[in-house]
Amino acid sequence: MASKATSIDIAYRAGVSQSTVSRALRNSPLVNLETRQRIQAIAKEMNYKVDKNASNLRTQNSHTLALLICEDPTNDDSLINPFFLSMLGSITRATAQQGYDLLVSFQQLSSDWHADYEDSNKADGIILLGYGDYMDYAHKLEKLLEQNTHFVIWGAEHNNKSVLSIGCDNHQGGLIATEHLVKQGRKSIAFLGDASSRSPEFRDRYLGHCEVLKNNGLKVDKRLQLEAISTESSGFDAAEQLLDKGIAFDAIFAASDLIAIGAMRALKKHGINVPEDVAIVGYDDIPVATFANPSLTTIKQNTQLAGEIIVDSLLKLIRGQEVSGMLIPTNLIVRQSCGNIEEN
Amino acid sequence: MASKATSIDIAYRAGVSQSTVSRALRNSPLVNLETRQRIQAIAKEMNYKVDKNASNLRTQNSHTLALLICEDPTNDDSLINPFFLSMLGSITRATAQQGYDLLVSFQQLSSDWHADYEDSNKADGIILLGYGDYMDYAHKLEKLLEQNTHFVIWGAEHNNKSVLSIGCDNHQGGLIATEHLVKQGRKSIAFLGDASSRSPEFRDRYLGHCEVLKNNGLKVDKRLQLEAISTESSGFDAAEQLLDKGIAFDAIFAASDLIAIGAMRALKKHGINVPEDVAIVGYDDIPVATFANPSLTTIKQNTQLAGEIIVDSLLKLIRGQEVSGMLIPTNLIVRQSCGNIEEN
DNA sequence: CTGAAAGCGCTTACAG
DNA sequence: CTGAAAGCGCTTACAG
Repeated sequence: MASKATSIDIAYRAGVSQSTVSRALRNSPLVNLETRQRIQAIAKEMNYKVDKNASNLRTQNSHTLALLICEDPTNDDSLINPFFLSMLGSITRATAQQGYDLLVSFQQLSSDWHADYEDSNKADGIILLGYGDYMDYAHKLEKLLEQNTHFVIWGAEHNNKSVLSIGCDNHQGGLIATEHLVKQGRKSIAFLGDASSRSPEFRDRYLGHCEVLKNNGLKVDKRLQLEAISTESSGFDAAEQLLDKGIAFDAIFAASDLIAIGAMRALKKHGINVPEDVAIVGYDDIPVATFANPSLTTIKQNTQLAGEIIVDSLLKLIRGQEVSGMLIPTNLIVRQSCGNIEEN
Repeated sequence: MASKATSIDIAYRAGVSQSTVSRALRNSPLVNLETRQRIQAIAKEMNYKVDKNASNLRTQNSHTLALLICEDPTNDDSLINPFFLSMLGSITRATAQQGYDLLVSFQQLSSDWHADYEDSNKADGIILLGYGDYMDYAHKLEKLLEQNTHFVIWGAEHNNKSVLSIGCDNHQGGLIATEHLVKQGRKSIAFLGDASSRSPEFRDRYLGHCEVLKNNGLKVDKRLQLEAISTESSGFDAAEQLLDKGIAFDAIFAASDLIAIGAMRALKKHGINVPEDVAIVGYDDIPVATFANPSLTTIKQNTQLAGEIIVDSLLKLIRGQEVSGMLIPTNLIVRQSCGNIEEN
């Protein structure tokens, strides 16, 4: 191939200086309109594109954001959390809308990402999409802060208030889930999911759940809270354990859809009907929720909005504007597993 | 923040020239081992990272690949094809493994991507993950070829043999799906999916399907082939139409899992049992397939391998090495909807 | 409104 | 084994 055209080639063709070409292509009003348009036409004709490396080097920013998805290394490769994938989609879109490029990477806890993206000028800022409570890499976050790297984390609020965190309002999610169950007349509502501080997102959902119980004069029975991580099999096991206890219950609020799907399998195995005998509400609105049988009532996190807010906040941070953490409200999606019996 | 360290700062600290620093950091054997290690230690201590923009500008390559996911604009934003997401995961991993960065972008058919990524030196090559037959943007591909852009497309083989395409072997997938159904003793096997040249992937699956029928002395009944696009509702509709025809059938091969899930819903509505009355095989092995009830027997595309081959091929292309298109074999995943009745 | 010139931070021939 | 120097292709003060 003929070597790529540069601004000098355009300048030569247009009979102007290279500086004028540069100005014209950035649509600077300093350049005579007619000249500007002529130059732009020539550039287009020659398939000329500004060299990003040169322009970034000169301006010292990259117009690129990095999205680092921190994987749980124990996870199967193919089992990326579907919620994350949905976030990936919305972040990609939001980034593009702002005229930025997006670098995507999966990272292991062990690797050295904390000092790579912004320092090498690959990206102007970093979005961290991680699991759990970030405890395990708290010191990496500290290091990022120390180096004045621009970053935002998705999820629960971080201990260190300087860390900008954006997340969905898990407390409110738990609230509306259990409120819905209570409105359906359910009195003994089990909670499946880790309620410890190891899983702050799940715990907030649990706290919202408990709040509604108390407000409605229902007692919070610790025996109705079963540990579960966000997998189908863990949900199955938790429901089995719950049934083993022999305590009566008429509803389950599962901390994630996968847990709910597993629980439904256990209930079905025991001949318990959903929602007649036990109503279920899940969390996340993953695609499986729609196609489950019965379809799953769930709490939907607004990933579209979340992506926009994350990107927006990060860009503000980069520009040195004022930003603060934010909680994004969630919505109840009513399906057959609780509260929408008539539909098939 | 103190402005970022440069190689000159390191040179100053190490008492050597900037050139030596540059060589040492690239681990050049030209530099005395001891000096090299000392410089590397200092760089690490100062959190120094080579500026990518500068080094890319100098070397004229970006060590970055671009992944462009071409969206069907009619699709709901949130409904990115789960198969694509899985590919995204494997491509991300494979790219990182090769020491490259990955730029990800969703693109509309209408936009101007064809002349953007490589021309601006953002990426050394492009991976196109698209829908259907690429007919609609054939001219864009031509343009890419014309400009000697390095790119590889995922999916069906392209008319223009210069286009490097990597895809799963849809013909073989159709083959093993229908072979499995035939082995289960099924005789009247319907096919749900577009069999026209508009959907070359679906058509190849259909052709494999037909081949097996013929080889087993079963006749190919055109009335048992129903149009469907890859959505649950389209699968539902197709199955309804099939039932309306009143033709007996004892199995369905659905061109995608979503179609299969929709078809199962229709069958259930009509009181038809899966797999007893009608066995079903889907295609893709999306997560829903595992959790469907009955769980769905399906054809799995090896996305892990596919991602690696795509990245590998593209890098070869960039390096000017010999490459050719490739078909990746698929696997049958047997579940309850056909051939695995005992398990629950 | 336009041009000549400096400089972003590297890599790599060239010279020693 | 090391250093001085050129140059990758831009952007932008500076001067006119």
